[in-house]
Amino acid sequence: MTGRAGRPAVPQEEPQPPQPAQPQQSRARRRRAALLAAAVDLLTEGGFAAVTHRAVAQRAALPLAATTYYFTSRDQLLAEAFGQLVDSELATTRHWVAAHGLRAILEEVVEADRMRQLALWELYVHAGRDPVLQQIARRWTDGCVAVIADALELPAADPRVRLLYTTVSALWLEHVVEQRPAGDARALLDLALQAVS
Amino acid sequence: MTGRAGRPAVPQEEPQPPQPAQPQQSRARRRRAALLAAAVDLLTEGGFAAVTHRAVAQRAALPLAATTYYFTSRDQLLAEAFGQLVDSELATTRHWVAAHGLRAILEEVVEADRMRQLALWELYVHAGRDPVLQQIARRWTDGCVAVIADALELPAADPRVRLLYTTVSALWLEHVVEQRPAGDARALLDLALQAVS
DNA sequence: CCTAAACTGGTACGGTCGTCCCAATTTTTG
DNA sequence: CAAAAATTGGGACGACCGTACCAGTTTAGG
Repeated sequence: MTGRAGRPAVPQEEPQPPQPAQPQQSRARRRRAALLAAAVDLLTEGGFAAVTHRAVAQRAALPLAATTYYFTSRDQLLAEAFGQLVDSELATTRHWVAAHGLRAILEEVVEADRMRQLALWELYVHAGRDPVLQQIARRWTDGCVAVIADALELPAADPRVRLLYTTVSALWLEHVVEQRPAGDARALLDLALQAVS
Repeated sequence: MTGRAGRPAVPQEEPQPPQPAQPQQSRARRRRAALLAAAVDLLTEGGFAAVTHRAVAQRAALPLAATTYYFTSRDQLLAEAFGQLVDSELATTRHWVAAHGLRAILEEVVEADRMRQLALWELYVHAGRDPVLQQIARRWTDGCVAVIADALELPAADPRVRLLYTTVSALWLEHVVEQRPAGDARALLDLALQAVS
């Protein structure tokens, strides 16, 4: 890994032109969305180290300064990309479970894009050092728990739901990181399901 | 033709000093260990982004070039630091479980240095992108499973051992990252223990 | 239409980074 | 002891980084 960035102090306090999440002009909205999409792409490809202003701008075919115009800082860009990633992943999982049932929840993990999920977990852990990301991380956990609770027709606070979630998430992360043949994952999930009922 | 002075013979060999893991001279061994310890320190304090050649050298009170002399690259330094972190964490956990029993395994997580564990997980996820680190990540997982298997007096391959491990690791990571009041963690562990027996 | 605000994009700055280089020094070896 | 090898340490290089700057251009609103 080469070339880390300097972050010179910014003693400014004057209200610089505020960066609204939704610009007024339509092309500007499109551009902001394109930058965000590019950031998500880069995130899934190379981890959050790959999400630099220059890389994002180039990926979106926009000038470098567009990134600092639409996002006050790299941290904000990263946070929004994380949020988007979490939301889309939650939606995907919810759909999958609705279509194939809870027992197939791990199949989705196995089949889906590994790099994308790696990025997700990378940001999740990074959230332990950043309060803004931490909030999104909690949203993700809560969302996953909700999906399982719905599938089981149990309240989200039920310990059995939580137990199932811990099993699923741990197996998920382990599979994504260690890339071992997931032979016993299904058996483990069944064991947890049995313990739940 | 650029008139370079002739150095006709044997320039093709590689007389570059290989970096042995254990230098011959005693002070050199001490220095290498000091650098590694400094890397582990920095890792626990600021994540692996904080482990730079310069920071490591300064922490160990050694010149910058010492880092490139004893380690062929930053990646190698990082990998060795990760390995050391994993080994010491495994030893600590094993000790704790032997002294307080398996039901108290989560207590250690709650009480131990959060930053240290954050660094551990950070590297664990990073291992998903680096085969060298991936091997160490597997060693960690296997070590944790072994600790639980020993405590339960069951073979490591038993699905119940694996189920318990997934529960523990997921709760562990969630606590470290999200910092929520771990009210139900104990109840969950009991539920898993009950499912196991 | 006109003016202000929103937006664009090329460039520059200050900085940290990993790694290399090489003259000096220390330690081992013959 | 002398020669060879291992080690030291200071500095330099090139690459990127995040972000600021600002003269131009486009758009919105009256």
